Amino acid sequence: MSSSSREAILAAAKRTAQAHGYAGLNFRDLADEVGIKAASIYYHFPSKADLGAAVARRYWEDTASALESMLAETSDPVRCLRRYPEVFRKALATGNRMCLCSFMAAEYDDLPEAVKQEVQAFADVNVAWLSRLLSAAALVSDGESEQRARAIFAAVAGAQLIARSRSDIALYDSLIDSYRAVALLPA
Amino acid sequence: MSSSSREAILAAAKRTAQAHGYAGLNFRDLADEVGIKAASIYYHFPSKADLGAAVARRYWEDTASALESMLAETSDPVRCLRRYPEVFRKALATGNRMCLCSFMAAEYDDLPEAVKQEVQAFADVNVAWLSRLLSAAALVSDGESEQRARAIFAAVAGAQLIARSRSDIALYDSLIDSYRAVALLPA
DNA sequence: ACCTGAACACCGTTCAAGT
DNA sequence: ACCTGAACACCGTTCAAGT
Repeated sequence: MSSSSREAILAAAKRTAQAHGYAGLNFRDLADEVGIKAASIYYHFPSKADLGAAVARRYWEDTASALESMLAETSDPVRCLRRYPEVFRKALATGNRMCLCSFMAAEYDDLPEAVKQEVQAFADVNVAWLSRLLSAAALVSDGESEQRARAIFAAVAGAQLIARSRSDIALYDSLIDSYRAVALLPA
Repeated sequence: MSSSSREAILAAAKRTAQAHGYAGLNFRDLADEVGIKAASIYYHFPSKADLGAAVARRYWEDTASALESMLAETSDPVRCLRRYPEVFRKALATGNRMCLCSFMAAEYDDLPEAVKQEVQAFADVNVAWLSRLLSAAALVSDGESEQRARAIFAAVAGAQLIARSRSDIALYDSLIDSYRAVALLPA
C-alpha cells in the first residue's frame, strides 16, 4: 500500500494527541512507533501543523460516522441521545485518554490556525447531531435545541476532563448520571 | 523584600500555565518576564516539578479564599451559588485564559506526582464549597449535595474549555444560562 | 516516491563562581 | 542570600541529499 506509512502516522498521532495533546506530539517517538525515521514524516506531512490538522480532521470525521452509526442502530431519538455519552466514555476506557479536541481546546493559544479550524469542526459536528436529535425527540421547545445541544456537549466534555484527572471512569459515569438527574440529558 | 523574586516567578508561572499549561512553562521565558536568568529560578524552586506544584497549590489557595470572600459578601447560599460561575468567567475575561487545573487535568499523564496532588486539591476545594452551599440552601436532597457539586464543577469547567476554544466569552455565559435553565445551577 | 543523516535551535538542569 | 555564565544532554524540526 502506497499510503500505509501515512495511515500509520495518523493512527499513532491520534493516540498520542489524545493523551499528550498537540504539544505532546513528537516526530521521533511517532516515527519509532511507525518504524521509520523522524525526518521521513515530513514527506507525508509538510509540517507539524499539517499533521495536527490532518489528525483533528480525521478525528471529527470518525466521530461523525460513529454518531451516524449510532443513529442507524438506535433510531429512537431519545434512546440515541441516552447513548451519546458512550462516545466520550470510550476514550477514558482506552488508557484514560480524552477527546483530542478537548485537549486541543486547552492548547488553543498554541494551535496553528488550520488546527483550530478542525477543532471547531469537531464541536460543530457534535452540536449539530445533538441538536438534530433534540428536535426530533421534541425534548426542548423549538429554537432552543441548539443551545441545549451546546450545553450537553460542554458538560460531557467537562465530565470527561474531570474524570481523567482522577483516572476514574466511575466518576464519569456518576457525572453523567447527575446530568440525567437534572434532565440536562434524557433519563 | 526578600521573597519578591519568588513571588514574581509564581505570578508569571501562573499566568503562563493558564494559557499554555504545565508543558508550556519554560524557565528561560519565565526568567525573562521576571528580569533574572533561568538558572536563578533554581535557587527558589529546586525543579520544574516543584515550581509546578507550588503554582498549583497557590492557585487553589487563592481560589479557596476567593470563594470564602464571596460567601462573606453574599451570605445567602442560593445567591452565592448563582455567583459561582464568576470565578471561572474571570479567567476567560483575562486574555482568554482558563483554569490552570483544568489545563493540567488534560496534561494529567505528563504531570509529576506532586503536581497531580495539587490539581486534585483544587477540585476538592471547589466541590467542598459547592457541596456546603447546596446543603445550606437545601437545594438537593440530603446526601446528594456532593454528587451535585461535582456535576456543577465539571459542567462549569467544560463550559470554560469550550468557550475558550472559540475565544467567545458570550458562549460561556450562554452555557451557564443553559445550566440554570435545567436547574443544574439555581436560576 | 519514499526515506535518511546531519545540523540547528531550544530547553531543563547543573555547577562553579560572582556579589 | 541571591544571582549568573557557561556548559551538558536531550529533543523537536528542518533540509539537502540519498535510493
